[in-house]
Amino acid sequence: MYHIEETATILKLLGDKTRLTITAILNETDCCVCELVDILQMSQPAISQHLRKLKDNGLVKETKKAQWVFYSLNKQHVCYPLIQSILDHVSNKGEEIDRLEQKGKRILCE
Amino acid sequence: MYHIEETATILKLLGDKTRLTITAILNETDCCVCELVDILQMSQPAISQHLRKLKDNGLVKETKKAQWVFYSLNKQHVCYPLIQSILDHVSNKGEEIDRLEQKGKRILCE
DNA sequence: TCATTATATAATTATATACTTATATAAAAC
DNA sequence: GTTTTATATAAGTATATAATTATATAATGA
Repeated sequence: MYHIEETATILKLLGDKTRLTITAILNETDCCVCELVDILQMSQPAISQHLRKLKDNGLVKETKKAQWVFYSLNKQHVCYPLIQSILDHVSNKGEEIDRLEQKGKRILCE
Repeated sequence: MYHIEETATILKLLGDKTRLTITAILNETDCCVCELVDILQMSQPAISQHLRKLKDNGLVKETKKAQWVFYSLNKQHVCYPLIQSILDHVSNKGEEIDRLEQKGKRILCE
């Protein structure tokens, strides 16, 4: 159970098409910034700024690997159960990642 | 299952503390504008404008009774299942209405 | 070492948002 | 009939938001 204020903050964050898509993607698999730029067809700074907001609120974590920064959904976040039950309603299950893979643009480390 | 865009629209609407509270209240019981003004301690135009946004998106319905306009949550809305599973996480179950009743300010028609 | 690639961030700008104040309308109460 | 109560809405204002452009940094690769 969350307080209204806490819930509103999460909903406001996810109430943006770009951030909601990023969150849905990261719920399926980790991604680096350039993959998200490719998928969402948006400028790199725009993506980085959205990721910043998600990170500032603790919703995503970042890991640096070689020249890439990989983002992952913070499934330990107190509000992750809320996020998950929202994403359960969204029909966006890894299609973009599949498409990226088919284009041979998926970045796999190690 | 909803599209990303549709979901983002709903989350943006509920991503405001005032509208989220209104929605949580209306999920429990119908309310007129002046009750919401009393509960939320905000100006009447501010409340009316939030209700307008919810109404414009089909989330609430209004019924005129005597001098009051009663708002109710539109539980037939395609996105109501999403809304309900969000509200399931919110610890805001009619406390404000109880307080209003104790103050003798609850407006009961018929 | 120099060019390239991946990323972050600052500055700017345009637009959206939420609130206030003022006003209009309609029903109820006196 | 005039006042009061409940509500909606328009206009104005302040702030927030999301994008672009420009720039900085750090790692990779030639």
